[in-house]
Amino acid sequence: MLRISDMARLAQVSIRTLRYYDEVGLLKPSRIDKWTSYRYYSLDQLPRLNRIIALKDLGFSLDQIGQLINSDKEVSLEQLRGMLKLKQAEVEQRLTEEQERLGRIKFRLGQIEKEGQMREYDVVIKRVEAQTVASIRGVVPDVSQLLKWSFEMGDLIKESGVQANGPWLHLYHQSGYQEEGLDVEEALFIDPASANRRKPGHDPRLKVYELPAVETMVSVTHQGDWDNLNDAYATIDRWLQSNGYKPTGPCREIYLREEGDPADFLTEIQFPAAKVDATGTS
Amino acid sequence: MLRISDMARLAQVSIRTLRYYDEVGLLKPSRIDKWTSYRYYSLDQLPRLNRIIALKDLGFSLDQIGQLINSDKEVSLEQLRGMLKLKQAEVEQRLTEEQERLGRIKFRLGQIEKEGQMREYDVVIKRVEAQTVASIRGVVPDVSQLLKWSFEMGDLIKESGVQANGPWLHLYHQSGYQEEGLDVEEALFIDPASANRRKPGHDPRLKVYELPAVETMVSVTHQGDWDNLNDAYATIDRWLQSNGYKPTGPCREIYLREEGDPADFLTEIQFPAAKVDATGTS
DNA sequence: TTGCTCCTCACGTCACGTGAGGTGGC
DNA sequence: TTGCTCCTCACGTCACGTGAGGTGGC
Repeated sequence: MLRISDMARLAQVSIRTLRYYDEVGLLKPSRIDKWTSYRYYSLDQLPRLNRIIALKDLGFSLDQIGQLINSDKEVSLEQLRGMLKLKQAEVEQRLTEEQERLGRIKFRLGQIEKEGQMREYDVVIKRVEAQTVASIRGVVPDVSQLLKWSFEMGDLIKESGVQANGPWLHLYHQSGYQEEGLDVEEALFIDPASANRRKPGHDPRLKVYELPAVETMVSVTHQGDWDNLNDAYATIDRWLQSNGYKPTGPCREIYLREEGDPADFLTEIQFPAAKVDATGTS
Repeated sequence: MLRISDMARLAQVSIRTLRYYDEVGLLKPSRIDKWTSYRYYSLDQLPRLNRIIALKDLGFSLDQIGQLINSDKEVSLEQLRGMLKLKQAEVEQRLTEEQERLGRIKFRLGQIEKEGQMREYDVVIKRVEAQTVASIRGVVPDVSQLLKWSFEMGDLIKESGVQANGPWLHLYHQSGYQEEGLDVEEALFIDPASANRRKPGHDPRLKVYELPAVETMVSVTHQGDWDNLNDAYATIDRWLQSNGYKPTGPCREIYLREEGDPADFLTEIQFPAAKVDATGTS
């Protein structure tokens, strides 16, 4: 009969751990003194404790371990095989996640090195729901005319009778920066129910449709006027590049606030994106 | 003014999360209605929330994030740099850990494939404290004489007057299996205080010294008689091999129980070991 | 007036670590 | 008799998820 401290020393676990395993039923002492409540273990229990430790080392929860070591021999072997396979997939998953995290940390460090020359943007990845928009798409010959075109199309949309549900946004349909021949879409988030309340005779270029949901949206929010909005684009481009993503759809430029003091403007830039080399397929 | 649900939708976090950030002081709503306790956020708080999310993505705790975004601009940038460096090291550490875990999972799966031909041993890694032993080291010409030699040396040790403190053990001083010329040490864990109580005239080969502590001890416990103890050695050898470890000292064979029914014998085999390619130096 | 949104507790999570306060064993 | 070992509560951990039960807003 071993006292709890002896058992703990043999297996190199804490006494508290042994008490806890007793409590959850993983390893009951072979005898508990009726009067003193002292726990006494048998040497024969050491292999079981070692098994528990080994399985915990592989990443199983105590609950799973309990299932594995309490079921009978035959079942448990096949079961163990299945759970090991699962664990393997899980660990591989975590490995790629940590890899990506590491990449993002390094990017951020790089951002600091060139500190001062550019405001620090926070790149955020998120899922975005599908949303209904009313929009007019066209080609703007020169970037200098974008603002004017934008206001005109905006007016047409407002006058069509749809009900705004969120801010205005632009969709840019070419990848990369261009000064001429911009394929751009002026759009407004609207209440889907208001689509059929459009007035007759509205501009034929006006479309109402659902912007698809995006699983992986890379987003940056820019504060202030639009003069150096391209800093934000530069950041997001470098981010995509160095973290191994590529854009998978038109970029969205959302005007969260575009009234009042330009210093308080808030513009969110969203890139639908996906991992370039999807090594982790299946 | 945004209601909590709007803020949550914009940043793609849960409402509960916003309430929690309020509670811990990370992001207080810019206004709380006196009567209804409704939380109202300003658009200007969105960048702060995005920063929180971005930093959380890098693996920081909310507590750390609080320190980063509440200190003033200058300090926080240098501080962020330091914490990013730390995080980087931490993530790299976790990466190698997960890699090792993956290796152990694969080993275990391999073990199951060859199921039946060998009992499943549980390989456990642990730290072992320094311990005082009394021992006699010698060369046994042939493995068939090991048992006899062992008893003789054991008797000499017992008669020397030292006080046993744990089980008997063997230390094998050559690496790899040998049938002839075994360099072996018969030893007994003893109470250090009893060392100077040794009787005068004890065998001059008898040494009392401290077995060093071992940081990384790879251990397997064998149940039953000693006839197929070499299965355990085979397992531990393969384990060291396929997980990239090499032995760094004499192997210890500890006789936890060697009396009564041989089927109940318990023998622990311990190999001091280290990673072969210590890529993670420093 | 009826849903809808929002509110405040409060418990649960996972595997123990860490006291507090007390009693048997040698 | 004095340390030493062991005992049983019970709180804390981290970042929320998930009800329960209730009230204001449109």
